[in-house]
Amino acid sequence: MNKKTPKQYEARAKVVKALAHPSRLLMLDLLQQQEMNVRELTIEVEADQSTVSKHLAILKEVGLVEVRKEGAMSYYRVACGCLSGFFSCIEAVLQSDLKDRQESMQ
Amino acid sequence: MNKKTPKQYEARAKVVKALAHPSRLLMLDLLQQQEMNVRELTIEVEADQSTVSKHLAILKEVGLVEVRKEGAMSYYRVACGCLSGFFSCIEAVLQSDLKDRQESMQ
DNA sequence: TTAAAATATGGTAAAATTACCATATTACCA
DNA sequence: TGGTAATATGGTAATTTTACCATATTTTAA
Repeated sequence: MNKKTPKQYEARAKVVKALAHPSRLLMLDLLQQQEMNVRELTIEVEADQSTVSKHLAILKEVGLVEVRKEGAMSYYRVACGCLSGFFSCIEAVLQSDLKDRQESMQ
Repeated sequence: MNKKTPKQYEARAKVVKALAHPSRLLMLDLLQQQEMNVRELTIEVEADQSTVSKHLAILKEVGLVEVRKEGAMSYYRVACGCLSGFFSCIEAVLQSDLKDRQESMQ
């Protein structure tokens, strides 16, 4: 087991931070199914266009999504194949924690 | 593909937020190998004991770690088996993003 | 060339996160 | 009982994050 440096944990944390917002999780969920442009995502997220654009910049900055320009439009897509496993883990934590809470109420 | 509610994304985000800090990532890394008490973790993290205690409370709140009391000491351990897959994904994002940046410099 | 559509970005106020200090609480031991 | 060790928690200042408005930039169409 190799010892990691603080820098490495900071790099990891930066990626995790990019994932740590409800709207960005929703966008990634949508983008996993198909690429979408900013206008389409803005409708789904129900926030200001500038807000969605900034969320996308955060995801792009850490390499979670990629862009393809088509005319005036920007089509975004997920850039890594491991996200579904990622979400499964989060979901598992939520489920087991729910179970724990139910058991502790008996 | 089931449509998810805003509440569900908020619940997910809460778990991801708990993961989104360098010190907490380090602690989870350590706790994956063996359970540790607060004093031991405090030494590793190199922060105030109260700071570490609060980090642990955040991880516990969302069900990522569990505690076992032994006298005056609290031994913490990881509460889900999927974390290594989680970290592999983060690591993959970091690696591919690094590669992208290198390629774009050519 | 103007106008409109699509996206990105600067600015800013509000909210959330973070770290440390001080201190409370609990357990153990002399 | 008094003292110490281990942990948790309240308070607070500093930092970070967030959302929206206003506006800049780019592209397409009239």
